[in-house]
Amino acid sequence: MDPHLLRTFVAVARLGSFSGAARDLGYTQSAVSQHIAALEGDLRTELLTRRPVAPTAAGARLLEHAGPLLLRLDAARADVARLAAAPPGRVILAASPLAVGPRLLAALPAAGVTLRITARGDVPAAVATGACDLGLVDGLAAPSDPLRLPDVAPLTVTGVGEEELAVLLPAGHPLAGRPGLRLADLADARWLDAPDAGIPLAAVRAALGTPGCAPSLRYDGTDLHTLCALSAAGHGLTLLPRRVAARLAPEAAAVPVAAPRLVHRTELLTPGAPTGLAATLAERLTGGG
Amino acid sequence: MDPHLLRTFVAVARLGSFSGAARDLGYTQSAVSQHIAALEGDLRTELLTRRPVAPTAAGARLLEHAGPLLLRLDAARADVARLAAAPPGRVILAASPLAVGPRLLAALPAAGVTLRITARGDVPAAVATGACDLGLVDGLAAPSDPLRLPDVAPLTVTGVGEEELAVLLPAGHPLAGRPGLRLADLADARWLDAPDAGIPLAAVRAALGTPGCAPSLRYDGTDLHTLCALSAAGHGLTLLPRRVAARLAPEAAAVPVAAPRLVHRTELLTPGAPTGLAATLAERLTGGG
DNA sequence: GACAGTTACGCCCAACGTAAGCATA
DNA sequence: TATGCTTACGTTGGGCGTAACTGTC
Repeated sequence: MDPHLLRTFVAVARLGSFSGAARDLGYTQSAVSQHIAALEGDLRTELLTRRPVAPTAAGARLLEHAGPLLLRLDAARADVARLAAAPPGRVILAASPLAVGPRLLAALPAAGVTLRITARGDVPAAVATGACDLGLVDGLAAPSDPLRLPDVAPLTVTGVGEEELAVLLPAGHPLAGRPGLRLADLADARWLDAPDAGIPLAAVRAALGTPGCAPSLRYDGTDLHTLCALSAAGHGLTLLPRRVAARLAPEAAAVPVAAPRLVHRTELLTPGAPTGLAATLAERLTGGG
Repeated sequence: MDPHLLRTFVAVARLGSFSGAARDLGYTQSAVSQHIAALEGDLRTELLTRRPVAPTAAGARLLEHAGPLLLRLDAARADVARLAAAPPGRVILAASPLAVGPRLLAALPAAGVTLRITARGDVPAAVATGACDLGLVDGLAAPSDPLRLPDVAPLTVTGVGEEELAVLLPAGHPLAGRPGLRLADLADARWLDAPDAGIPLAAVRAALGTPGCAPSLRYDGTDLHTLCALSAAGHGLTLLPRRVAARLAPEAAAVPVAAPRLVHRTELLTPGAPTGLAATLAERLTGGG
């Protein structure tokens, strides 16, 4: 279970081709073949079908492990490298779209910060592997409860804000303008699913306790305006933090919803003890207001 | 960052000795020295001080990563092995002490099951690495909220029960027998900390929102009777699920407490799709009652 | 027959053990 | 001086590439 073999395996599985993976990794096709053979021999199990090249049941299982494993490996290397390196003069901040709020905008003017909007699921990995120096993620949680994040590395998480929710309704929606709207009333509505830009539908469903098999339009980008446009065009409802909704959509469309013990929370992710510029930015984000 | 090197590194750090680690791992002292040198060369950082042998800052950081990393590696190997192997005729069930309740005792009589009481923190690892076939863990959570477990592997978690809480008071405690006791009222009390047997004090503190720096007696075993005895002897309060408290302690000592949206929850951990005997046991645990 | 994965073979590097070196208590 | 980590060196096994082979479309 050499990580090299694992890396080759995921490349082959992803590309569906030995020779493709070889090109990708800078090996010969033969080496890739030997890697897979070594893995299969080690585990005494067929991992891939050939012709067509596709993971077997065991291979699929291994793939589920391989991703987090290789991620953690990169994270470990990045983490000690970060300790050894001098504090960078420039800080890269990864933030999921909905984590960008007034608090961040106020804290930003520190020179040498570059803000990188990132799909919500990629933020922890980006911070862990050292691609970014700080991360801001958002999500749904009970008030003062921490978010449920994948633990790719021992990151320090700090809550930096919680906010009530609002729902975006298309113009002329029967519920538009009705006060006292409750999230539970919308359980059966048709929702947009924008896991990268907005709040993942799965999280909403989990919070509501509804199974959530209703097929809905999915948007994989990270652009909030597109998300609002899709919502306004009637492709489905969208849940947003209240201030973001108010900023992005006309007043009639953004309707506050009451949700039972449910808030939009944003958290700061810092790798170990941040240093230099990253530390001051982290302080400004957690400290004031 | 070969896993072998990592394994050697944690052994050296744990034993505080190169030669000790060598004995432990079946290498020569020289090989261990070369392993550490290779790791340090690869990461371009000193990981250990020699004489005395102790991790540096960077080494300590790497150690935090190494544990979960090696665990996941074992989990991956065990997971595919489990897929390939025939369903075992014998099932080992790992359970944290407080996860053993009437529901489990009723489901158990299936022949060929061995029950292994395990420190709560070790249950997920035991299931992931294949040391056990099923796991039962308990913990504190909001009603119908899943437990926060370390994700060592893609395990299937299923809630199998939730229960109210009770607190164990020493005989003659001023609060004994007082009805309508609330957990928040006990925030400043002296608590026992038995993270392996009982409910970790850190979890109680987190739920109460109190910082929790109060030094308290800690019990590292997994025996509930010892825990109760310690509590009865006045070494500190103990939080337990209500039925367990009623079973273990005299009526006067086990006082129900009202906790705001807080229950004792137990969950079943199954690796992927359980097969054979494990599957039927899992069904009996999740299904009835 | 062409494409794609496997097998054979040879080279080279890397990992281990033996043994000598060296620093600290 | 003894203990314990490091370094030197020789051997061996494993990993990679080249090239020949084989199975499938």
